[in-house]
Amino acid sequence: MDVLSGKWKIAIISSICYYNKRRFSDILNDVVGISNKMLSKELKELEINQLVTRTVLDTQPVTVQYELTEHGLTLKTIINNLTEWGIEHRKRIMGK
Amino acid sequence: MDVLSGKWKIAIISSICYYNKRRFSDILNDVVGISNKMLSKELKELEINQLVTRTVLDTQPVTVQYELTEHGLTLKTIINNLTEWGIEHRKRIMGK
DNA sequence: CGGGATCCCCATTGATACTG
DNA sequence: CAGTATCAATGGGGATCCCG
Repeated sequence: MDVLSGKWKIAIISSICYYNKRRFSDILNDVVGISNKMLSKELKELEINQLVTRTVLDTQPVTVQYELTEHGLTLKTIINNLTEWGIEHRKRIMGK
Repeated sequence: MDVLSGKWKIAIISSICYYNKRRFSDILNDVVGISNKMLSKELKELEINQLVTRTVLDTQPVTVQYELTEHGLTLKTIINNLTEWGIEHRKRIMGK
């Protein structure tokens, strides 16, 4: 669970996963409420855990692209399962 | 993820799951490092989320038994998946 | 644009003691 | 035994400013 710790990791992974490749500021928009500091920090951790790769594009101004590694992609199934379970759980708990 | 939040939920569920039924103080021993306050709090949350049931046994002194609900058992698969992934991940990250 | 550095708050947790 | 009550510490995360 350590790997997924922090409030945003799953949302960040989901964002990158959905778009395949994603720029820093795009993720910043996808993940509502996150600050750039947090995004930076969480991405760094994901990179250390070899779940995402960071690519600096030589544009003006600088652009940085993130994408999931193969290893990161293996998390997709797990996250999907968690998501499904969460949806079912919500139905059960919230009533309707 | 909210349902699994807190440092101990997964360990607690695992403990109850492994023994099927489990008393408060037994869980306290299983989950190394947890305090009774935390255990009490986490169990309460799990109960609210209908993942465990609490049964007070009429013994002297009082004994309280916890067990997973059917709904709680559906988490077992997920947790197992997470565990497997974690093991694989550790191999990959730590080297050997 | 992408992120590092700082400051600060408050929620989570730990330690300890107490109760039915 | 199975909690509850109280206090104190810690660190995750928000806000803001700065830099290449």
